[in-house]
Amino acid sequence: MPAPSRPPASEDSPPRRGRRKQARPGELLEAALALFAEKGFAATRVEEIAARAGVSKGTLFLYFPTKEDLFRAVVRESIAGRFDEWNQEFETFQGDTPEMLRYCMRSWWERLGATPASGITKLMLSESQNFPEVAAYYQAEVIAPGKDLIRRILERGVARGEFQIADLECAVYSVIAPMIFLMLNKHSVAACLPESAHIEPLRYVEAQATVLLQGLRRRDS
Amino acid sequence: MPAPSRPPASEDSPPRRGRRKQARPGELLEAALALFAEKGFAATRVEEIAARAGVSKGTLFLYFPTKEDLFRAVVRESIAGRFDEWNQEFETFQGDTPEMLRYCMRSWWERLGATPASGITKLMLSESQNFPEVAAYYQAEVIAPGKDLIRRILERGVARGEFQIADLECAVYSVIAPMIFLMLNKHSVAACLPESAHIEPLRYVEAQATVLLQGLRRRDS
Amino acid sequence: MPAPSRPPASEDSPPRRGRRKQARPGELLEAALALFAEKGFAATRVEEIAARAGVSKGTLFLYFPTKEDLFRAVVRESIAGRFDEWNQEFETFQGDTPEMLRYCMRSWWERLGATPASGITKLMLSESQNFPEVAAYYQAEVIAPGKDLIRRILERGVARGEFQIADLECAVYSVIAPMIFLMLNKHSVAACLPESAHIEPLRYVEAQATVLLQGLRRRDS
Amino acid sequence: MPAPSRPPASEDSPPRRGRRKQARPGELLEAALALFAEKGFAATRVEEIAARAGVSKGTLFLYFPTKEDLFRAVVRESIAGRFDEWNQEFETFQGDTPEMLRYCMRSWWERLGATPASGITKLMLSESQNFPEVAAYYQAEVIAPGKDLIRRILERGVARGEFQIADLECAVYSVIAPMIFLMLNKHSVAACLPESAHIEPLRYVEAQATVLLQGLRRRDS
DNA sequence: CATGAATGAGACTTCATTCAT
DNA sequence: TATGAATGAAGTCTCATTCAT
Repeated sequence: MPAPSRPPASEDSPPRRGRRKQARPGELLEAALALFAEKGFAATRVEEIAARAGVSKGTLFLYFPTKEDLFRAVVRESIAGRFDEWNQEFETFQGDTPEMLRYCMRSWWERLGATPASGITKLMLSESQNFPEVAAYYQAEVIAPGKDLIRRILERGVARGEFQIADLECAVYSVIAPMIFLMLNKHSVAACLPESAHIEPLRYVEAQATVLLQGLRRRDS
Repeated sequence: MPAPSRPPASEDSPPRRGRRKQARPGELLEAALALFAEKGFAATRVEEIAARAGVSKGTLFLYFPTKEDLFRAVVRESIAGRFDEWNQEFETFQGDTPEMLRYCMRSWWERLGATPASGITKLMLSESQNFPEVAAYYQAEVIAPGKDLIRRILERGVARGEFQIADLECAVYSVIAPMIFLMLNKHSVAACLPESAHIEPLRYVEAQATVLLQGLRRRDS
Repeated sequence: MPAPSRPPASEDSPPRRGRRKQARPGELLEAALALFAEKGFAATRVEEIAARAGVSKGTLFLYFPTKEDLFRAVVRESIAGRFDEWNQEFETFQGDTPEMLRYCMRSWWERLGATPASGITKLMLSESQNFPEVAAYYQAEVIAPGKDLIRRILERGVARGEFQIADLECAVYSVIAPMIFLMLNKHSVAACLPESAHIEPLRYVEAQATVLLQGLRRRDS
Repeated sequence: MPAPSRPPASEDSPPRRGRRKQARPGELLEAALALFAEKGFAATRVEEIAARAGVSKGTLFLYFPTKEDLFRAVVRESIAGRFDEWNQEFETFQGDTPEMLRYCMRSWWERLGATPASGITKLMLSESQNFPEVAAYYQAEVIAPGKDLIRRILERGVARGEFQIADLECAVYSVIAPMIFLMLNKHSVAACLPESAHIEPLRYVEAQATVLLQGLRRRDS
C-alpha cells in the first residue's frame, strides 16, 4: 500500500474528502503550471485549470483569490528551496571539476529539464514583462543562485588548474545557455514537431558538455 | 505666391494620404511585433497596436482581417527572405573557418539580435503551441535553414582540418544555443532588471565564440 | 378560462436557482421571438433580449453560443411538433367540410395568430433570405405540412360533393393567404397605428371564411 | 471659368459624366430598394448599395445624408403618385364589375407585383415598427388609397346588383390578402426554394379571382 | 463632384470572479 | 467545503459617416 505523498496523518487509500482537500492546492498548481507553460498566462482559462485538476471553477477561487495570485503561487512553489539541496551536493563534491560540471549539466536535465518544473523557465521567459515583481523574485531566487553555483564550479576548476577561463562572467553562460535552450526547445517548437525532429536530451547534454569542457580546459603553455 | 496650405515642402513629415496607405501595413507590423514580443499575443490589445502605429482601432482592420491574421503577417514579414543574403555571404567567404564562425555569431547579433526582429524569436517560443501552423512555417523557413547554414560552416571546418567534432548534429546547437539565449535574455528577464544586471552583448558574443572555438578546435593526435 | 401556462405554483416568487436553470432557455426564446419579430434579427441587440428575459448579457451566451444560434432555436422551438396535434384533430373531424374549414381558420387564429408564435411568420418572411437553411427547415416543417393539411380538407370537401374546385393547388392559398395576411398585419403596420385602424380578428376570420366557402361551394349544374 | 454647372439639354446616348450625375440618385434608390427588400434595413451595408449602383461609398452620402434618409427616400420614391394613374383608370372603367375586379388583380400583379416595387411591400412589413413615421406615411399614401380603390369597386358591384357582400370592410381584404401574399411570397421563402416550389403568378391570380368572384357573386334569393 | 482611407461608437462575445445553494 | 449559474467589464470586430485629396 503506497504511502500518501503529502498528508501526513491518517493513511487510508481511497482519496476521501479530507484527503483530497489537503491535496487540492498542489493539484491546482500542477495543472496551472502545465497550462500556463503551454499556452501562456492570458490564453489559459481558469476553468481549464480547474478541470485539469479535477475540481470546479469555484473551488479554484477558494484557494487562490485571483488568477494572478495563482500565477505567483505557481512560480513560488515550483522554485521553493530547490537550490538548497543542489548547493550542498556541490559543496561536498569529490572528484575533478570537469566531471563535476558534466554531472551538474546531467542533473540539471534530470532534475529540472525532464520534469514539469522546466515549464517555469518558459513561463518566466514569456511572462516576465507582464509580472515584473515575479521576474524580480525569480531573478533573486533562481537566476542569481544558479549563476553563483555555476560560477563556483568554474572557479574551482580554475583554482585547481583544470580550467583556463578568460572571461569568467561570460563563461557561466556557456554552461547555462545550452541547458536553457534544451528546456525551452522542449516547450516550444519541438512540441509542434514530429518526434523525429526532436533533440535527444541525453545525447545533447553529453555533446554540449564535451565541447564545453574542451573549450574551458587549461591549455599548457 | 501663396504657399500650399497643408503639405509643406519638407521631405515627408506630414505624410500624404497616398504615402500612408503604402506605409501603414509596415508600421502596424512593426508595432505589433514589438507588443506581441513584449506581452504575448493574448495579452496585447489591438487598440494598443493601432495606437503605437499612430492609427485608430478600425484602421488596423482595414489591413488585417483579424488579430490572428496580423500575428501571422508579423511572423511572415519579419522573416521574409532573411536567409538568402546571409547564405550567399557565407558561400563565398574567404578565410579560415574559426574566423568565419566568429563572424557568423557577430553578424547574427548585429543583424538580428540587436534589431526588433529578435522579438520574433521570443514570440515563436511563447506562442508556437498556440499557432502550430505558424510554428511549422517558422521551423521550415528559419530554424531548418539556420541549422543548415551552421552545419555547413562546421563541415567546412572539419574538411579543412580546423575543427574536430564528435557529434556534428549537436555541435550545431553549441553555436545556436548561446545566440538564442542572448536574444531571449534581452526580451525577458533582462527587460525588467536594472542596466547593471544586463549582459553586454558584444563581450558576450566574443566570449562565447572564444570558448566554442577552443572546444571545436582540432586536437593534434 | 385559460389556465396560466408558465408560473405553475404562483406562490414562489423568488425563483430558486435550480428552477431558473430549467426555465431560462424558454424565457430567452420567448423574449428573442418577441424582439426579433418586432425589429428584425439584425436590429435586435442581444442585450435587449437578455434584459427582457430578466438576465444579463452573459447569461444568454450560457444557453446559446451565438446570436444566430439563438435565432435558429427560436424558429425551431416555436414550431416543434405544432402540427402533430392539429393534424390528428382533423383526421377525426366529424361534420361537414365547410364547417371543418371554418373551424380550421378559427383555430388557426386562436392557436397561432393570437399567440406570440405568430411572430415566427413575420420573422420568416423578413429573414428567410438571410438564413436560407432556416427557411428550408421552415418550408419543410411548417409550410409543406400546413399546405398538406389544407389540401386534405379541400379534397374531403370535393369528395363529399360539398366543394367544386377548379384549381386545387391554388385554392389552398385561398385559405392560407387571408390567415397569413391577418397575422402579418398584426405585426407590422397595425402595430404603429391607432387601435381604431386595426382589423378585428374574429370578425375578419368569419368574413373571410364566409366569402371563401361561398366561392368554393358546389354549384349545382 | 464659369462653365454651365449642370448638363443642359444636350441629348447624347453614351452615358457621359453629366448624364450619369442626373441618374445617380435613381440608381442608388433602385439598388437600395433591392437590397433593403432582400436583407432588411439593418443588415444591408451602405457600401453594398453604393457598389450595386456603381458608385463609391462616399458618393452615396453626397445624395443622402444618412442611411435612414436613404430608406425614407426609397419608400417615398417607390410610391410617388402610383395611385393617381390607377385611380383614374378605374374611374372610367367600362364593363361589368367582376371583370373590373379581375382586371384590377391582374394589373396589380403586372404593374406592382412583377416589378421591383413589390419589394416595398416586404420592406414596409419588415421595417414598419422600426420607422413608425414611414409606416404612417405608407398607411396614408398607399394602404388607405388602395383600400379605397378596392372598396369603390366592390360598392360598384353591389350597386349594380353583381355582388352580394355581407361585410364590405372585410371583403376588401378578400381582394388584398391574396395579392399581398403573392408579392411577399416572391420576396421571402420562395426566394430560397427551387423553381419548382414557386407559385405561378398568372395562374395564381386567375384562380384567386375565380374563387373570389364566385364568393362575392349575388345569390339569387 | 467623386473617392476611399480613416475614424470611433457600438455590437457580439469571452471569461475572471461572485455567491446562492 | 464545493458547485456552477450568473454577472459585467473588457476585448475583438463592424460599419455608418467624415474628409483630405
